[in-house]
Amino acid sequence: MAEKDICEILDILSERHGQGAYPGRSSEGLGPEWEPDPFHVLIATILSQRTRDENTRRASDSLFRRYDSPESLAEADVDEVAELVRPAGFPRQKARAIVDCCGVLVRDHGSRVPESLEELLTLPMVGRKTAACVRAYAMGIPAVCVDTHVHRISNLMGLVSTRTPEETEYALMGITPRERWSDINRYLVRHGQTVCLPNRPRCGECPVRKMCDGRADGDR
DNA sequence: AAAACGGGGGC
DNA sequence: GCCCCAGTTTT
Repeated sequence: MAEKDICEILDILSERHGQGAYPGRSSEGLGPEWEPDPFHVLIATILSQRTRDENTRRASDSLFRRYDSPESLAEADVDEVAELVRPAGFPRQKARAIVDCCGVLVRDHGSRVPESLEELLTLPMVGRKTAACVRAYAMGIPAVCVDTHVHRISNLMGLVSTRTPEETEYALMGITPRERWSDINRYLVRHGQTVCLPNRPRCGECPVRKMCDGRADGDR
C-alpha cells in the first residue's frame, strides 16, 4: 500500500525529470573527466554539502586537477586546498576535512575508502547523507541518501512521519523496494529543487499533487 | 536545540 | 543589498 504509493510517485517523477544522477559522474557535482570512484565521489560529496551543483563542480574540478589522489591530498597545504575549493563555500572547513579525511584513508585504510557505514561515519564531515551517497553512487551498494529535500518532501507528501533525517532514512527504506532506493535521490531531490521548493512550492505544476497530503497554496 | 561555517545566484 | 541554499560539527 505505502510501497505502491512511493513507487508510483517515483515513476511519475522519473517521467517528469528524466535521467540524472547525484552526485555521480553524470551530475554537476563531479565533472566528466573524473572517474566516479569512491575517492572522487567522497570528496565531491563533501564539497557538495550546502552547495549548488555548479559551484561544487567548479571546486572539484580545480581541486582534482591539482590533487588527484588520497596520498597527495593527505599532505596538501590546507590553505591552498581552501583556495581551490572556495566556490563550494565553507572553504576552510571543507579543506581541513578533506585533508584530514585523506590522512585517515592513507594511514588506516590503505588509501582506500572503506565500505562499511560505521567506518565511513568516522571520517570528518561524513554524516549519514554523505556516506549513503558514496555507497550508493560509487560502490553499487543500495542506500537511501536523505538530504533536506528528501526529508521535507517525504513528510509533506505523507509518505513518512518523521522528525529527523535518520528516521526518514529508515522509514523510506521500509516502504521502498531496494532496487528503487537510488530513484529516491534522483527524483525526490530534483523535485525539491525545481517544483516542491522549500518555501514556495509550485503546487500548480506538481505532477504528484493529487497524492500529496501537504498541498500548499490553499489548493485542496 | 541552536549556532556556526560561506560563497554564489536570484531578485 | 537581502534572502536562500544537495550537512555536519560544535556549543
